[in-house]
Amino acid sequence: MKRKSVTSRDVAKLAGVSQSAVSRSFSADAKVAEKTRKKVLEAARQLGYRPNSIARSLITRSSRTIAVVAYSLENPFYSVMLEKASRYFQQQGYHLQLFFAPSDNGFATVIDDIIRSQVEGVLMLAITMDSAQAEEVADFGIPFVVINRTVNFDGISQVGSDNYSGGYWAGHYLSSLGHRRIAYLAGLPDSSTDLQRQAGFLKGLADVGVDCYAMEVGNYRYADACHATRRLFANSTPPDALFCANDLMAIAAIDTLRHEFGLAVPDDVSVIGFDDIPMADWPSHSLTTLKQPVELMVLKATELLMAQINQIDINTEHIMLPVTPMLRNSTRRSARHPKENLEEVSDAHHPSAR
Amino acid sequence: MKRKSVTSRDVAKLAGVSQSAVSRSFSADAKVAEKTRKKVLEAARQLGYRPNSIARSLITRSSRTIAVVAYSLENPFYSVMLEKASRYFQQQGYHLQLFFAPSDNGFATVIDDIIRSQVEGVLMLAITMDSAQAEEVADFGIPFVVINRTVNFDGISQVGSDNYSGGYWAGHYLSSLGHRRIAYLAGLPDSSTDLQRQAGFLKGLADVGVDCYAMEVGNYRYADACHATRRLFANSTPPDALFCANDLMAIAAIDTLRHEFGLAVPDDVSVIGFDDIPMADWPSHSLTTLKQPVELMVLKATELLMAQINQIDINTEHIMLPVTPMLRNSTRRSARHPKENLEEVSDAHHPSAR
DNA sequence: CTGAAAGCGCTAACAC
DNA sequence: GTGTTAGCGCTTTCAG
Repeated sequence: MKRKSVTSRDVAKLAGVSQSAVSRSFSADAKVAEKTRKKVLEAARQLGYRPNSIARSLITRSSRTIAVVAYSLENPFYSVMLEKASRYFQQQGYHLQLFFAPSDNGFATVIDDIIRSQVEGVLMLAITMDSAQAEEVADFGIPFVVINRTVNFDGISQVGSDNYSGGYWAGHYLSSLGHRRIAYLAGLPDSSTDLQRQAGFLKGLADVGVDCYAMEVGNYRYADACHATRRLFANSTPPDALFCANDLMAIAAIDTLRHEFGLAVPDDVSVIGFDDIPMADWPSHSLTTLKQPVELMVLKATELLMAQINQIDINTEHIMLPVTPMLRNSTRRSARHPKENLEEVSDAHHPSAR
Repeated sequence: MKRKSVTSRDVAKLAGVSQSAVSRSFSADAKVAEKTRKKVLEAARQLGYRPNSIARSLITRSSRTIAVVAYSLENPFYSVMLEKASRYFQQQGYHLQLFFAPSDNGFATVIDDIIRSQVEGVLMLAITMDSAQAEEVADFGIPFVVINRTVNFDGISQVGSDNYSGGYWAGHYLSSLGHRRIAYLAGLPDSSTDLQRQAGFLKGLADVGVDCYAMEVGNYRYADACHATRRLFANSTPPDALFCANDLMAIAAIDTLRHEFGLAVPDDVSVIGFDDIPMADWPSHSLTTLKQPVELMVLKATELLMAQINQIDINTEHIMLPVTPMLRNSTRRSARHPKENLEEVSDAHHPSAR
């Protein structure tokens, strides 16, 4: 049965105190006699009273809620991120509202909704937005952090990793292995991550005088990557190496190569991914990849958001974290470099304009 | 810069109307002259006004928020579920609050928080709760649906699938393949799903006079399942078949068997999982498993919740959906049954007491 | 159709 | 310490 909601008034009456005494008893840092609080708590228990946090939010103007926006959880990279961020905020006494953005113009459709719901901050996971949208949000004055997507606007904080250098490393490394027909399996077209990884990759190749042999789009998705792989290898002289813009697609590519083309990885084709999702380390794929520091990314992003919310730091920041090559067994072993350098990839190769 | 929040009063002043006219202009079904509404909307636009949904919730006593509680997203089964449920509710104009339950007594620590936040309904994904907790919630009168976990209390709705029959099928099928050293890799101890799958499995074996050869616990997690597999197979006469309480563990087992023990699946060992997560169908594992109808489960659960919220149906329901064997290549091919029956598994074998 | 007025349940001054 | 008094920003009667 639906129990009528019991208010602080009811508790006050039962406990024989004022309504505000009840309110005080439920706030941690308030001057209440221990005796009063005890009385109140007992009355509250009897009535099954729970403070109404909506009323509380209205008056304190703080909802203690953060919006998290994602466009899909197909990629474990983001579900891991979501879980980590979630636990962090929960621990800080915040609640998380989850928004899924539709794939087409995802941002525009959710932003209005988000603003209405009076969240105190917004965390975007790989949501592409243009500078006009960014400006709108910044202008609204709501703390905002974008993870894993660059937006051309200084007014909002961003944390991502060094996609360009990661791409550069992949191109360079694959060619150093002796490969000459090196292909690229692209992610979401026009996403900043894909643009940067691709640019770095192409430069890494170009710097040693190699051209990109072929390119197809996999939209960062497993199924699309399988199709892209088929297109890439339906050729009398197919690629002998493949850089995929994320791990999920790299795994799709490996599966397709092995089970549809009968090609061996890494013997026939070397494959490199990006992200270092948990599966990349599973022995079935043992994927050489560029590790993004998820833990650190989430930490930085959440800290940035909290700082803005608490007005500690009103400035926006653009944080770029280093990526680390993880050498595993999806790439041919190198004769020339018996022991590979697993240091973080430097950003020495960056074009100044990015 | 933090813009001072603009209220309906401000808009009213600018538009030269009363504050209630503004309120009406923003509610879809209200009698306002089209002309007035136009004036108001224009003023609102100028000021960048967005209705404060907290104030609205306070007065309408409806937060239009649903709490979703999960304990981990490591298993894609649940991230898929979360995403589907999320999109469904979003489409109905509801917001989702996400709660992660700590692994130890997860339920107790979040329930108070949930109740305070005035959500209109709660959806629990595989959270174990005892009957006392269930009663507390039911007594509170908040619409509540538990997915994939049985609780011994009629007062709250549940949707799950036929774990017992699925287990039964696995036991029966493995023995029909000629296996005689059939082991069980258990999920979370004392979770209803594990109890039911295990009971069905044991019965399926017993009915053809076979004993369970060995059993270890994998807690439904990849890493734990790797360890469990090592224990299971560190034996001079290891199992020749394995039923795992979920797909994630089955994949872990296959990886460990192939890459650490040098055993072939299915030639040396047949493996069956449970859930049918997307990865199960990837060619790298091609896992024979019992498909839970995720889509339908989410649909039923969300509908149940909405019905309760809208008072259409105040009764609680316990829905058990059928599971479907998905024959793939992680099990030895059957000589006797060249064409396997892929129908839903019947529940003819159920013990009456469950 | 529109405005005035009365709260929703709570917190935060402010006196006592 | 404790009670009293104002609201938070909105929806919703209720007269006009």
